[in-house]
Amino acid sequence: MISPFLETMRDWIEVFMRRSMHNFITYAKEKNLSMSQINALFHIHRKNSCSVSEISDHLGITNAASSQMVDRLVQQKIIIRTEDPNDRRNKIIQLTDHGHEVVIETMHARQRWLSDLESLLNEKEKEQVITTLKMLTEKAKQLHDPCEPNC
Amino acid sequence: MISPFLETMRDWIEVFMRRSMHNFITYAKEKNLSMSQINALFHIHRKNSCSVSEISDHLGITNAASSQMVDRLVQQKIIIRTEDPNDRRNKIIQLTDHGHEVVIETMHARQRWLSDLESLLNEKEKEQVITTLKMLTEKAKQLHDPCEPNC
DNA sequence: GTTTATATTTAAGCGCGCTTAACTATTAAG
DNA sequence: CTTAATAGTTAAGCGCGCTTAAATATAAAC
Repeated sequence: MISPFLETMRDWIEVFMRRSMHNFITYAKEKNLSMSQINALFHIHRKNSCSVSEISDHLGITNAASSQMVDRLVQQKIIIRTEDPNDRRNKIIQLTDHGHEVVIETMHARQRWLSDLESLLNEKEKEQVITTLKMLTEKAKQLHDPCEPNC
Repeated sequence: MISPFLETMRDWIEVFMRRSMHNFITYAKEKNLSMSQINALFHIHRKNSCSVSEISDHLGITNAASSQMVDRLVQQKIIIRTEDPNDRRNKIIQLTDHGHEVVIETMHARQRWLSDLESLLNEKEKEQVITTLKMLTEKAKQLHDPCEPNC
């Protein structure tokens, strides 16, 4: 037996993911970015700056692999890699301005279909959606992070 | 200026996608499946059966690439490829039983955090979510398909 | 029945994403 | 101060995901 709540959420996720992912993937391909790369970029964006091994933890790959990925993203001028003055073993990885643009645009690509959805709703329905999703977002933020502290 | 509706949806998508994608990607990696492969499998699942060129259209890649991908998925016994008796140029691609399991489990992986979310809600809130999301899912289904007819 | 269009496959080739193993540089611990 | 731990890089190697170009097989059109 599955709860009515979960059942509703599952249906919602299915239509929702299919639409969001389609734009997302299309845009990523245009920009020649792999899922791993996007995933890393989003992580850096969220943390503002991070280390090589943090990327390894987040993606579940070896340090060697992240180091190589970082190489390629640096070459593409999407991120910059500097030395941590406090511990010179660490590298500090951050998005460039261009990198920020890429992340933001990727997010927007994911959300492009939402204005079409909005146009199907009347004012009362919109209000209802706003109230409910705000509540749900708040609750979701209270959950433990999907993989903390470093991942 | 962005509407309050879109703003709420964006916030929601951000927390929501991050959690759903994390489980999703982790599971895919465990099963040694790439995003392209998952994408193709979901398409076959949704359509029940499809052709090689339909996969090309859906993923935005060449027929040569899909053909090779189909090869590998057939080898892994996740899909089967048979000849269309009505037009022997076509191949009919379908999920095996094992392939169905993989798709279903991947979907479930994506939804694993939802029971945690449910436990943070009281009965009234759950009701509210169910009503709103059912409405929203219905509306979303009315939208033109992200890429029809073949993709 | 020959030509043309459609659906798929094969082969060669490139770059990415990953691994393991070996190495360098820096910091922490005894 | 030597030893051990930590952070990152480099090199070799494998398979995937993609491409273009050429080939094969079937069906449709004239």
